[in-house]
Amino acid sequence: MADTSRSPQPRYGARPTMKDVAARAGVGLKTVSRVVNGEPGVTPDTERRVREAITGLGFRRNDSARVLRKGRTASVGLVLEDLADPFYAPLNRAVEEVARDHGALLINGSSAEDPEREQELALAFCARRVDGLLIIPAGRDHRYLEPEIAAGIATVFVDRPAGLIDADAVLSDSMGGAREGVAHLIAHGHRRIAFVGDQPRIHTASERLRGYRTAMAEAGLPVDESWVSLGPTAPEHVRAEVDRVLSGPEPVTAVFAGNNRVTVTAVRVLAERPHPVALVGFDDLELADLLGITVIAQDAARLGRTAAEQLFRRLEGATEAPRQTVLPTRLVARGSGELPPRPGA
Amino acid sequence: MADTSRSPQPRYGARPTMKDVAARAGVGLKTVSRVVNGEPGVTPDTERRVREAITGLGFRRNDSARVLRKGRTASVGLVLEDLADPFYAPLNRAVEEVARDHGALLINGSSAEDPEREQELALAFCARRVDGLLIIPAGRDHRYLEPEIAAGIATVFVDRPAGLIDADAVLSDSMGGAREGVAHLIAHGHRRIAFVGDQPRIHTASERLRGYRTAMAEAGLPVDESWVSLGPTAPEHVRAEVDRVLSGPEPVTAVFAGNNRVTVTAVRVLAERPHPVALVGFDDLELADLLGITVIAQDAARLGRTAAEQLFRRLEGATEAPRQTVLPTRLVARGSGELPPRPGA
DNA sequence: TTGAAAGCGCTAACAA
DNA sequence: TTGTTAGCGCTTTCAA
Repeated sequence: MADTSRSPQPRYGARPTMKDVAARAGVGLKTVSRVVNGEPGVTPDTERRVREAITGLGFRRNDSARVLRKGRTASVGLVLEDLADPFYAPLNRAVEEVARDHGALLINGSSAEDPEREQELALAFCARRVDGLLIIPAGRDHRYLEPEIAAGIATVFVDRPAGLIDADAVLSDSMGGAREGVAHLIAHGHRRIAFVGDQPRIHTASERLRGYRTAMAEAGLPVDESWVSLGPTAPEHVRAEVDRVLSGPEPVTAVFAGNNRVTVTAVRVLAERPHPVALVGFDDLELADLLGITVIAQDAARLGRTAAEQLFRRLEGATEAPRQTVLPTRLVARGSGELPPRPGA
Repeated sequence: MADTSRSPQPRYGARPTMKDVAARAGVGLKTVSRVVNGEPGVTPDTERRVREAITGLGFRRNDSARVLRKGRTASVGLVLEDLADPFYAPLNRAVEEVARDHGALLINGSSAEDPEREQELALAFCARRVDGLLIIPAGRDHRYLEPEIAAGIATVFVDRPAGLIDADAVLSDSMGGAREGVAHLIAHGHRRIAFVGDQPRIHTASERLRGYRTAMAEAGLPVDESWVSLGPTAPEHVRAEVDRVLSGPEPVTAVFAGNNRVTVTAVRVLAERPHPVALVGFDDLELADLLGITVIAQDAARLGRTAAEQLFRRLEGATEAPRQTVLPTRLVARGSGELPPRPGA
């Protein structure tokens, strides 16, 4: 059996440390640290010996230890609703890009619209001592974050504002966007318009409903409460609700869909109908241009980018009062929202 | 000024530690640790005092320190191509779910199909001492991971196999899926079929091309190399290539699109054409049913789930030789792939 | 230019 | 049942 005691080799499961590197290179621990971190004050010859030891041992700095000592983790946490949702995925990516530009890693997780899970994730990120936190909130009470924020974890809310605490937030203009979309339908002759949206405890859902009511009121149109549907966005539920508002003696002639999932199902249901029904959806969809779906588009990537930039501004020391940023939406007319009411309807 | 020295208060930026909690509760450090970690051997009364101190100080365990001591981080890293890609987003979510089931957090990042960035991310995750690594590789040489794997970081490749090292991999049947899709077009009368795919250094792209060639050969059909286009999937490029294969004296009558991004652009281009052109795309798309797009569907979520489960099996000690798992694809006929060649073409 | 010693906040091992 | 001590791997401080 070969004697390997003079120059330690990497063993399975046991990682070499700076101490091992120092021993192998015949230098002090601090010298290794200097080389690894590119600090000055090391002669080229010493540096070479250290680098050889690093390569020979397969050393990689343990950032856990570094974090413990330095206090900063160079990582940010993002809690969103669903990593797989086509609306949030670009937002996620935009946050990642900004984090990368600042040398930070991104930890993320899906709340699945469950306030408990949101809290669980956010606090787990805090326990990992992320430098900052971006949250698309599911819950309406964020006082659980007060100790974390007080302890210095920068926090920015995205897409929906914080509940019961004062914090930075970056939002889309849900109310204004919905109002514009509904006004667009009214301008094309509709008087009976349905609103099918997400659960009312979700801020964006209630804001969009408010936009709907505002547009109707501004046009002097009454709202029959049977036209309004707020609930889960599972396809079966949306399908039943769209069918419902299109039935009865006085069916609606147009539908305003409160988010991307509702729009997707609404398009499917309307495609099966014998007569065309006008539709405007909140959030854009891939291929919506080919299907001629009129939408109120939000820029999800910009939402994420803006929020992440605000986060890093805080991390760099910005101390103004919490601010709310509202980004505009954009009406994209593609046909479905310009259909007139069916004659006689 | 009030004297707060007797019971320390949380100060901005300075988090209380277990030591602070112990002092405030009048117990030893280890007792606090026991309470925080739910270990037995603490009287209810002591526990109550400790909990009060925890709440009073806003204490939260520092997992960085815990990680350093325990050696395990309860986190896994995922390197994928693009967090925002509709194909990878569900995969990401599926990995997250499995990680959650195992009490682990997920760190992720996008390589943007750049081998250097892939390596940078993977090694950054290793430096954070993730327990395991899931990689959708951009590069073709993964020897840089050898020291990490030797040091015990479990690694599973997803969607594409590892290059130059022996490692677990979970893949879709790219070759078989493409072969089935092209055979489907041939069965509907096509003899001149284009293949428009991603860059050939990407494993799935070359495998799909192999499937195309296999299907053509099996039908005894020649392949004109001008029908084959492998390159960037940026819309402008795909648009030009699709236009190209549809031009000239003997244009193709059908297009096989090598991935979701190519399909999206191909659908747009073909919609502008005066005559219908058959299309089968690799990867399913949202709303593809309404547009009648025939596809070879992969189950991205299953790909992610399977890979993550394999990863945790390794983390729990499974030591068999690296294994490659291939998941089947599924042809979904919706109309575009069943169009016959234009008469006379 | 280099290195020794202390300590970040926690858990493991052991003692009382 | 409870507490004390050592030490995880690194950076900071200070001395040589």
